[in-house]
Amino acid sequence: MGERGQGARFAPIERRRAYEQVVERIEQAVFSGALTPGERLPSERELMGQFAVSRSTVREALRVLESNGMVRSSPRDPRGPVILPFSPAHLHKSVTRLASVTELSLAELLQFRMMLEGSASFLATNRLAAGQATAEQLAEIEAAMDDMRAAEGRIEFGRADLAFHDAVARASGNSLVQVCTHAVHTVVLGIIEDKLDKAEDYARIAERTLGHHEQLIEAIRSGQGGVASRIARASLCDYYAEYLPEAERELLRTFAQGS
Amino acid sequence: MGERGQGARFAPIERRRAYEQVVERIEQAVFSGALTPGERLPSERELMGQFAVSRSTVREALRVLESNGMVRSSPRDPRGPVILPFSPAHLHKSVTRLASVTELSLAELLQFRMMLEGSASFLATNRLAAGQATAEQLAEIEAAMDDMRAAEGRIEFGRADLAFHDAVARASGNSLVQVCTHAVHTVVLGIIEDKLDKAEDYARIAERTLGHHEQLIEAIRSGQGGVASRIARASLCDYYAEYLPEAERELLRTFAQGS
DNA sequence: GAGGGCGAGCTGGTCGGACCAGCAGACCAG
DNA sequence: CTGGTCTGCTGGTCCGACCAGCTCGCCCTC
Repeated sequence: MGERGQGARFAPIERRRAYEQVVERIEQAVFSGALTPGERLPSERELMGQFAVSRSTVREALRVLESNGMVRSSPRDPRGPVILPFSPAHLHKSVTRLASVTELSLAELLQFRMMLEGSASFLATNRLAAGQATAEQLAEIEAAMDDMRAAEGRIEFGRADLAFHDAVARASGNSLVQVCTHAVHTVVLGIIEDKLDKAEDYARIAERTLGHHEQLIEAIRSGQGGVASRIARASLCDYYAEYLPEAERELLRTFAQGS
Repeated sequence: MGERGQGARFAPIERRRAYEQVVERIEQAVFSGALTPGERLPSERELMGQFAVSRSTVREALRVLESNGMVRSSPRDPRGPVILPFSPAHLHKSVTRLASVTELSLAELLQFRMMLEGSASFLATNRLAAGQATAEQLAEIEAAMDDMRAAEGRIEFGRADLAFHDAVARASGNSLVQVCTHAVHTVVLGIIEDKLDKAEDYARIAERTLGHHEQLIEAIRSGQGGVASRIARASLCDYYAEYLPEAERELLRTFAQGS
């Protein structure tokens, strides 16, 4: 690759800006547990004294932390900025930007969801069989299922559906899977939002979806991880295939059946 | 769940802060393509005039954009802040924070990697078979493999290994898979960094890894997607199992074989 | 004693001005 | 074409100021 002397690269010189150090100190305090979600930071003027920097510097640090979703400072709240619990919102933002900047197609997002939810179903099944997942988690899934059955209208159905997928992801016991599932799911919803309205035959789609979900629950309950995984994937493929260009459907179908 | 009257939620009242509007305007300019990566923003003083806000406000906006990885302002660069191409760094940061804040265990990260790389291998295989993936991508994988063989020392080997996994992810044709693979891989490396040094029998591990990778390439080449997926997962499981508590290994092994 | 109204005190948001160190690019000598 | 110098403007940081408004404690009413 035309590079020279890459054996001994020099580390880039980079003086650290004051506000970055403030950010790191506060981040560290949160990570180490010295500051827990719900607690509040001192006021900007107080912080300015503690760190011995100007208020501008403190504010820039707070803006960074706020943009990272670690802190929220309500305007004119005398109690100071509050430490936020971790939320997948940040991850959601990352994925959304990835989707809007790069040519991240719907097909890629769906592949990703199939992968996530297939694995989640598999893991949930095996954890349940091994007694690591609680019966409560299965009950949650079934409760979400009931909500879907009872749902009236597309919006309510969509909400219940999201809850169902979330419940399965939660049962996987893997919080990364869970967070990503939710994030990507909402991104997909944002993309097909407009197309969804035009979808004719909503009742038929709901019917099919319910059928898939019932099969999924059955597979999970009976400990058939592989089957559960395949059903989860096939369900997604079935549900969204119509929004895809013909050329991309084939690979998705293969992915749904395979592995 | 115990929610009441969720049908008609009120939109949260929230006056928009000036710097947030500046952020959005600039973001929009980037998303719409009016500003492309590599171009430069006007100087802070210029921006302050254009938006008719104070420099503090402009700076806070720039700090947010910078923290989001959309812009970088080099200290005292008279040319102004530069628009950055999208990079997975932001996603990597999200995942890293997810790993440090929540009790994201190594087991969860590994499950996630097995899922990602298993799917990537499957997709790459089928894309290759369908003529959608280029032979170049396969060649890239093999080149990375050669680098691993030629690598001397743990560090160089690790770097080549990372490149290998990246190449497979790239061949999957799914940029989300690719980005996540890289992000989670580096997070895992960060976690086991210290433990890695103590690993005895480095030569044996390298040997086994090379063997797995050879099998993987063979499976990809011969169009056996399911096999490729299983090998990829098993390889990870084999490589990292020793760092896991006994109780968590079983599920991982099941996941490696199953689906 | 309990509840509601009210003011004080401080907060965050924004502004304007100021200083410094240092980079890019122009300019100049070789 | 090279290497050095100069300089204008930049970003980083600081200071001081003003405003609108949220909290909280005080006080008054019932």
